[in-house]
Amino acid sequence: MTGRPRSFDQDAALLLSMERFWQNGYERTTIGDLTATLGITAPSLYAAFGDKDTLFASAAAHYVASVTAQMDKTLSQPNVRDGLAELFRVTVESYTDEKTPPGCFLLSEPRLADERRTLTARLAGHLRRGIDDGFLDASTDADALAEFTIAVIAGMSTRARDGGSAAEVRAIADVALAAVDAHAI
Amino acid sequence: MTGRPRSFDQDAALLLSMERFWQNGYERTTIGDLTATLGITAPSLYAAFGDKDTLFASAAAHYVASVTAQMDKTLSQPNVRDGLAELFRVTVESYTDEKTPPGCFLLSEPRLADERRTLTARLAGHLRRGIDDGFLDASTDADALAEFTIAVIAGMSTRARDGGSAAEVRAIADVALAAVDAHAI
DNA sequence: ACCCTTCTATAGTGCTTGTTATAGAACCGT
DNA sequence: ACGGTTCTATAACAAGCACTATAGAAGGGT
Repeated sequence: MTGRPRSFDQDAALLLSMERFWQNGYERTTIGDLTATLGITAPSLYAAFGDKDTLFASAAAHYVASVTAQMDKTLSQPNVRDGLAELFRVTVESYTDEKTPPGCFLLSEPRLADERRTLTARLAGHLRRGIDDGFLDASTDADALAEFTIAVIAGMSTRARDGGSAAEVRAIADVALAAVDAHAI
Repeated sequence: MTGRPRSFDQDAALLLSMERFWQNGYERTTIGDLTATLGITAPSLYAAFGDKDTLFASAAAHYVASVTAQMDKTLSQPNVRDGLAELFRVTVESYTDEKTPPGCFLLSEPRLADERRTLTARLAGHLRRGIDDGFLDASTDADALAEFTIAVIAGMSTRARDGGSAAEVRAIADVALAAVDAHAI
């Protein structure tokens, strides 16, 4: 009833697939590319993950969940302004971390527009809380500031993917954080 | 010596090709896609433009030249701060113009990293002039502000490509412009 | 009217793509 | 040890890709 055991670690394979999609995007990542990096054959991949679209969706969902949890954790400190500063800090670090592909999978992959929208709404929620708690000016437009923040971070991702250094990406974040501070109390 | 005349307008064909690459990116734009939208056959396309990479380069060069000229024109007014305000204004308009594909070809196509770098350096030059002319604070880091501006505009492009409305894209620009104003005199 | 040149249309090239049929291998429960 | 189940490997599939050889059509120069 149990059958022959899988010859590879499915979770590790999902992580490796995610990195390939992250690095090269959906179109340029081929099944042959994936089977080569996973060290398995096509039928094994299809049996474990379904077709290319399904595997991409699984990999993207994993990335999105991770990045969402990271944002929630970073912004859950009392002072949202300090949270934003830390968000920019960890973003710079992760986008230029040599152990992972540069930039952000979620913000660079055209197919993930819906997930970007969801993340922006979630960030707006954090900012609204910051306004309610008195850490941001009451006149602050939480939605606009969230859109701005995601836009800047998307631009930071582009710069990192273009080969920008950590210092260059950080320079962007610093200007953006100064803009955020205009709304801080 | 002159031979059979070309049956189509080469300049118009280049513009149409540019729109396809702009809309769908390099990989998703196929030769069949191009011949269909141009209403010509593959040999005609190859005779006129060379292979896919060469055609893409020509289309991209045309876009880059146009956007660079637009930026130069917008920023050549005396007060660079006013120029930046207008740059953001025309950017919002063009990114959400229904007559063209959404967002920016130059800032959304992964292959155009070098051209992005060139544009950023050119913007930094304008900002340096603005500092020298006394319209921006002398302590302003022109390179950092240029990187920031391009990053924000890249984020605006992403939002426009994701289906964002003109109002949403403008909201991003407004926050960014407030950040720029922190350096204005 | 003819030749020369350059374009166009048909058709097909070889390659890569995502996906799968088939057969054999490896494990569990009995 | 054996049957049942689930995996793996080989091999191949059809479709799509970028690209082109060949032959004919359309113009200009003389």
